[in-house]
Amino acid sequence: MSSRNEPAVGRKRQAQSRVRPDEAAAERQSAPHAGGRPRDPAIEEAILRATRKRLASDGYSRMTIGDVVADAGVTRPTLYRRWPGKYELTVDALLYGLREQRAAYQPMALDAMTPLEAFTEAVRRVDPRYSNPHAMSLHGNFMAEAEREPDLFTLIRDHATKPRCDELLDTLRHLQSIGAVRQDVDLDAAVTLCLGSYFGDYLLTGQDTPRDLADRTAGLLWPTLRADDSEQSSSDV
Amino acid sequence: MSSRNEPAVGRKRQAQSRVRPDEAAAERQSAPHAGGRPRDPAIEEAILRATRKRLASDGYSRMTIGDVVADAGVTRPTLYRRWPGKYELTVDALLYGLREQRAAYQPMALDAMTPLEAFTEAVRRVDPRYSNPHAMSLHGNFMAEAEREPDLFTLIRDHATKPRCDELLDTLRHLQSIGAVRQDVDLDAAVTLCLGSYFGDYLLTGQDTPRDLADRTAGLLWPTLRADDSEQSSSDV
DNA sequence: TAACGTTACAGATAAGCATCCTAACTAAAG
DNA sequence: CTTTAGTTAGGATGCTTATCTGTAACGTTA
Repeated sequence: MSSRNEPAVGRKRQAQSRVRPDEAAAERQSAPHAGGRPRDPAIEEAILRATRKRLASDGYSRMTIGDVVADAGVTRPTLYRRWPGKYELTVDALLYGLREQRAAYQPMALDAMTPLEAFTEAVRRVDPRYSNPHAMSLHGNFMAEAEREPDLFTLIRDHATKPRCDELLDTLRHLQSIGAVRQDVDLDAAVTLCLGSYFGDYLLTGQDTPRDLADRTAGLLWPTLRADDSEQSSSDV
Repeated sequence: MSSRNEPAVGRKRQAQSRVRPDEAAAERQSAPHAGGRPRDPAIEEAILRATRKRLASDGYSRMTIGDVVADAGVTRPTLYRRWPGKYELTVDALLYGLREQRAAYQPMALDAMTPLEAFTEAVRRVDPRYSNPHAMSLHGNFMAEAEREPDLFTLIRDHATKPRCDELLDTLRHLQSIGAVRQDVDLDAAVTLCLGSYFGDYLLTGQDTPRDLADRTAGLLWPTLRADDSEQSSSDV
């Protein structure tokens, strides 16, 4: 016994008159709407936003449906009409936020930068807090619940962490292709280090990401990464 | 309203006939014991061990006193006789575990290694899971609760994270002193990267620490760190 | 005399569900 | 072009069940 009031994890009454989580997204887009009062799309949005907010501030296990509906300005039945429980709501709220971030994505202007500038900027974009100031709390939550809710961990990894890292990896591969980065470098490990730097710094300082963290990280790795045909002053670039 | 049943955070009835958290450690060592049946020290230990186990498996917010006493094989009043609440119990349990780890500490034999070997071994020891396989869950929990319980975050940082990093930093300084590592390197950033590598890897793979992670991390940083008077294959320094 | 186990209890909080009522929209009948 | 029936959304409210917390009382033991 250690389950507060949360059922083992969704998977219970699956279907009823309710929307199954798998269909939720599709259903939200194009409802056939056979008749009756239509759902208010603003309510969906308000609930998802409130969920995200509570997720970041309270964490998954402390977040309660009551708080969410209160923040969203709706009532409990309204939420349960759309989602069967906390788990499914959380998944949708995360996907919603990640969709938003992808929509706001600005590609890098690789050609206008020096290789080191491009690398540094790519490192900067790996910062989990680059687009979400509460990212450390969120990651902490899902690290903490990784054993209990592995799907949530996987979701964050595949939809948030991995894509950011892939962009860095692509940048490095591009720099390889133009001869600015060595061919025989462990790029995966480099990406892991760049991502980890934000967590290392957070754990040691507990503060917001320092302005110069990406520069220092890139500066430390660049001597190893860069092709050695060009300039070498002393330590860094 | 978002507090489950947990009072704002300790600080409530502070003293009574109970032991205040500050005095708990001292009192546990040397109880004056005016008369009456003496406390069983084995119970203290059982409770602290059970707390640590629950902390790792359930996380701070899901851990309940009921589970702890059940695991420890004692009863609820027995726990409340010693600690006023969950927060104080958690602090003592963490300090207890960290004391244990320090006691089991084995210093590195720096002289018997090459500089790179020493660096790699020091990196290996920065792994949070080096001595505690549940470390990632623990760190996740306290990252998640960093805003709600900043003291717990600080405690972990000062008693677990920082000491491990300091050992790495000392190793690097030693290597500097013998001329194996450059003088003009951003050692703090290097340490941050080494620590972070374990989190980066965990977030990207979600598995146990790979055997070769320390080697890869050290391998990536070593060209930047090592003094350039000796061999330089191609890209170093 | 105080620790410990056993048992029981009160207060708090949460999850889900059930009603009842009103609002909004569709479709068919007039 | 109304009017009306049918259907669903949403608010308000209360209830049941399930935990967890912290205490209290009582008997036993060191």
